[in-house]
Amino acid sequence: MEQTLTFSIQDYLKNIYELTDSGEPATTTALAERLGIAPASVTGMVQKLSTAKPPLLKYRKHQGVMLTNEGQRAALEVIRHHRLLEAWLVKTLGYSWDEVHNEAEKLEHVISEDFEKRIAAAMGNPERDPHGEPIPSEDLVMPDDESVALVNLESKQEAVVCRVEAQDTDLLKHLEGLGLVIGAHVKTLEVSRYDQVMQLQVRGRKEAVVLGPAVTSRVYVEVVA
Amino acid sequence: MEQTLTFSIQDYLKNIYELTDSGEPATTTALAERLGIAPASVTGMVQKLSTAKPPLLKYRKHQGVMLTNEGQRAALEVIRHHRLLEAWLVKTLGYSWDEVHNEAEKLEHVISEDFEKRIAAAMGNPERDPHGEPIPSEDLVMPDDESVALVNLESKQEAVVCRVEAQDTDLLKHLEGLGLVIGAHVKTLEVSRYDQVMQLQVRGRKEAVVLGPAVTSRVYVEVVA
DNA sequence: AATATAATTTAGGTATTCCTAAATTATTCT
DNA sequence: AGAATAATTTAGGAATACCTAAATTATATT
Ligand SMILES: [Mn+2]
Ligand SMILES: [Mn+2]
Ligand SMILES: [Mn+2]
Ligand SMILES: [Mn+2]
Repeated sequence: MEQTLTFSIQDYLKNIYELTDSGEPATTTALAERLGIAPASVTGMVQKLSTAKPPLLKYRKHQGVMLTNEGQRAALEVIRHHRLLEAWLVKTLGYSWDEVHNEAEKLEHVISEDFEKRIAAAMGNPERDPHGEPIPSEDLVMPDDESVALVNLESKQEAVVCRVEAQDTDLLKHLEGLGLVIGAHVKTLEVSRYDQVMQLQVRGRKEAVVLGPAVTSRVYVEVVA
Repeated sequence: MEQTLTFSIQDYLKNIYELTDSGEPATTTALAERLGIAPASVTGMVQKLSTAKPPLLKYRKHQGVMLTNEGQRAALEVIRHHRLLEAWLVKTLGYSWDEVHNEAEKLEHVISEDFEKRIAAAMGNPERDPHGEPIPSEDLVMPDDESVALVNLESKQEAVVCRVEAQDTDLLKHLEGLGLVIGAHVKTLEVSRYDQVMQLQVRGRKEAVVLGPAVTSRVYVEVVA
């Protein structure tokens, strides 16, 4: 029999997907932190999901976990729900990009495939959510994302903001205050690798801003030729 | 401490509200049937909710349950969510009235008060859902409903359909096929109390239809002067 | 009023998902 | 390499929400 995908399991899979994006296995501790539960609880769930039929995770003691193909499909389904919902809430109910995450976090588990289809169609099958995150297609293929973090730019480079890795309200509001929204044109002025600080000019703003790595590692851009 | 309103508890309260609408307590068996669980399980939950602080139910062994004021407030909150969601799904996503119930049944438990406010405002604070059921106001007052069931009409009366008590797809599709939708004008022809059958002319239809109590007890109308 | 029937409750379990504390294993440092 | 530290797992337990089977209580029938 197939493992029932409870809300809890859906959140495990989604977070494992995001943690293993780099190719590295997700550690028990990292998962526990993201999920806000005790590491011991994660071990238990991970053991269960890796011995389910079919297994949703590949797990070796003390080595962390990766998703199986089955697990990845389930994860992408949840991520598609989440990101479509965020886009939908912004587009039709006037939510701002710092408000959508918590609402989508709950709705993602309860909407039907029919609901998913309807909102996707109503928006013309968008490929990005309000934070620029790619939305997996209906057949669960994740669109490419070639963007690089601001922190990796040289000085005197021009680029366009295309994605932010942030879900907490405070950081998102801060970014908006700086003009660092999706589509903003920016130009790096001074870049100092040693103290991890960067001066950035946002097009349409008077003053350049000084940014630390808490911001520059979370804002992704495409460099302009 | 306040009792956490789990999804399960929310469904108990909502169903108890609907069962006690008449003024009679809800029986264990009736509740069990509506919720699709065993009567023994209902007894357990009912005991818990009636001894919670504050109590959500008034319960005496073998006498059934009623909602306390606290319990009623919680029930109306869930019902408001459900009915607003149904209205919104129909209005913005093209759901038909026979498709909305199951989707709303899940969404009702996860939307925030903010979400509730936004969809209510977007629709101009509607007072009825797609089935004509009254939607509790934001301060949780249930609008009056003076309608009577078709089954209670005399012959030669004219009336307007204003509410249907139905949530299963089949019955709703059947009603739609008959033209018995919200706002339809109807006129009773022959009414036979003995075999519970009624002949009804729906305005705009060629043929009169013959209806049994499975339909006439679920379609509510306002009689036209 | 006694008995049969129906409704309800109690008793004893299961599954899920989380917890803390203690034990174990892996990694890092000297 | 051995010791200290950090990460992980195991053990034992709690809360929630169900279940079935058996016992009890209420209601209806004769
Ligand atoms: Mn979630
Ligand atoms: Mn997002
Ligand atoms: Mn429900
Ligand atoms: Mn309805």
